[in-house]
Amino acid sequence: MNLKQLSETLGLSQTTVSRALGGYPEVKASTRERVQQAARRHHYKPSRKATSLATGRSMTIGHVIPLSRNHEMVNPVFADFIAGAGEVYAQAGYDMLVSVVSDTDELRAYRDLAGKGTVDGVIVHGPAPEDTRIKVLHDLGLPFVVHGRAEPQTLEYSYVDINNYGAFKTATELLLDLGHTRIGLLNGTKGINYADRRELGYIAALEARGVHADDTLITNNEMTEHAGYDRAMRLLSSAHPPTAFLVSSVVMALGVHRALAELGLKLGHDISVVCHDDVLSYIGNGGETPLFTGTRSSVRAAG
Amino acid sequence: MNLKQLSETLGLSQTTVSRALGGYPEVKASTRERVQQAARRHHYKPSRKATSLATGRSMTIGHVIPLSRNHEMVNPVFADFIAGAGEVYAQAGYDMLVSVVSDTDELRAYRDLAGKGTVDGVIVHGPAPEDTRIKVLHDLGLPFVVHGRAEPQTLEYSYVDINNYGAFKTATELLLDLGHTRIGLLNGTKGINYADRRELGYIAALEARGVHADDTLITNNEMTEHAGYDRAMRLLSSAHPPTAFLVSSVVMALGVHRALAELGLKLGHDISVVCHDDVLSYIGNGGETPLFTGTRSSVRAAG
DNA sequence: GGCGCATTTGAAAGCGCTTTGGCAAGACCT
DNA sequence: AGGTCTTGCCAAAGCGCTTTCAAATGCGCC
Repeated sequence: MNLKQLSETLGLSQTTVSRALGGYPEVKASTRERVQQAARRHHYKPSRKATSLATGRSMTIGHVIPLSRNHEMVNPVFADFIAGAGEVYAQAGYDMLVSVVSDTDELRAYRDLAGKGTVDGVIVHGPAPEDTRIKVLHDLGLPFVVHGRAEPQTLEYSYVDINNYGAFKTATELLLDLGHTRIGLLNGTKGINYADRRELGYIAALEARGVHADDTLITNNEMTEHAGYDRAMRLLSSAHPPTAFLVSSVVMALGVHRALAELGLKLGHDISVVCHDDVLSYIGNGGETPLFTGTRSSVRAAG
Repeated sequence: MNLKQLSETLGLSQTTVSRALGGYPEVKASTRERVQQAARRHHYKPSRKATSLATGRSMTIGHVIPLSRNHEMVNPVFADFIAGAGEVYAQAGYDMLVSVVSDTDELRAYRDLAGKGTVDGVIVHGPAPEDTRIKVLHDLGLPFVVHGRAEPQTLEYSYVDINNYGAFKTATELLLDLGHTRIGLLNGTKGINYADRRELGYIAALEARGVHADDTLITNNEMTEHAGYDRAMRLLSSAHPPTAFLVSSVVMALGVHRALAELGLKLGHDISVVCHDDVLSYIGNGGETPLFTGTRSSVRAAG
């Protein structure tokens, strides 16, 4: 059943039917009611193809997910983000177009999408500093939102990111409230946007309380279990050890946990540990008995 | 740049340009060449909206992925399947539309897709016996392919599935060749399509060699580590224990492994273990040193 | 020279919708 | 009564393609 047929069975013009269903004000309430009922009865759904051709809007958002050629797998963050985004799209009447491309073809994928006009906009995942995609999308005039932040970046762009600064400031304040003044920060690699922001939050909290931010208490590493173990060990066996840890990843915190066990220190008693991580469906500090006090952010919710 | 503009700059009609690019034979070779060059130079890409409205084909395949309300997460099988399918679509010039819906809304999602005409067909994931989706899609006239098999099922349908029967027949034959005659089958729950097919393959191989299929050697359970451990323990401590195991899942095989270790049996020496599983990006028997002899099937490749 | 045929191009209709610009009928005012 | 507004509806154009049908051109042949 298409618009023409529906309007004929109703004895109305296509214009009126379209307006009635589109919620425009120039139709009489009784007419609208009649149209809506007929539409429901005949399972009428406007054709997306035609609607989007006429309006110019495709009501579709694109997600380009790159497949790295070396370890052929999809980043689990995508699955979670897409699940979250998908729910919102569905509710807003949008569709989600997913392009899986080899990571070398990502830019071409955006050009194609823009050219074919299949999407109204795209989401950019996992931004790098000076991300080239931002420039390309900008030039193409294809609207986009970045999940995460790319810095430095000369162009303006919209992004969704968690408050890394705030989370670590709050966490630090919590530890300060508990009486800690020597807090070890086990952070990710320097230069990564979120790691830097986290450090800033940590320092800001300390300074606000007049606590000196001791550089030797700040470590930057890949966020692996081993790094967590190693750094915790070193800091704890130093002359002036920390009494608490603030950790940038659950996996890393597990390493800390191992170090504490080895040294015979009791978590939450001899020493405090707060950690932060994304919440993914698969991994996490969740479950029945969380291991650590934590701040967390849901990738799903970001979607 | 759209078709009209392009044809005007070329001094040709839209018809000719469209034909030249579409590969139709009625255009002179030199004209075609000229058109193609101009198209490339101006980055002309036919608008998907317009093309699909004109042809009736949307060049898009839909994937409906249900989100179970209780444990809010996406089945990792989807991610792998979609990654595989996505690559093929990209190559064939198709787009992939993903609808994330709560599992209770799945049927409505199909009706919507069919009504709006956004997709030419859909993939049905994780079929159940007597799956209602098959009936609904059939009635809607929306083409579909099922990943897996739904049986019993009165309607005809297309599917992609692995050869469960063949894999287990081959694996059993391998063990027979190694001289084993008492082979324990640690299978999934009875009634699940693939579990039943696997058992049939196992039995067929035994019978072909005139080996009696001992019912006590066949177990059906949820495919957990614990079930693997438990069943292996029981079978091995019976009066007439098996000398080999054929296991239906890697996770289950890990349980078997634990049982063997506990009993002091050496894998591949005192006893043989062959297991089967899907290959996913995240889990598996892969890695540097595979634990078991195995048959495997890639969900990605199925996509 | 004229006919038939193959080759190459074009005009225009149509896909199913939205939206502009009118138009008729009634409401309201002077 | 005559004018101006509103209200409620419609005809038709337009979105950017494909495809049908028709026409123009060039060629070989009698």
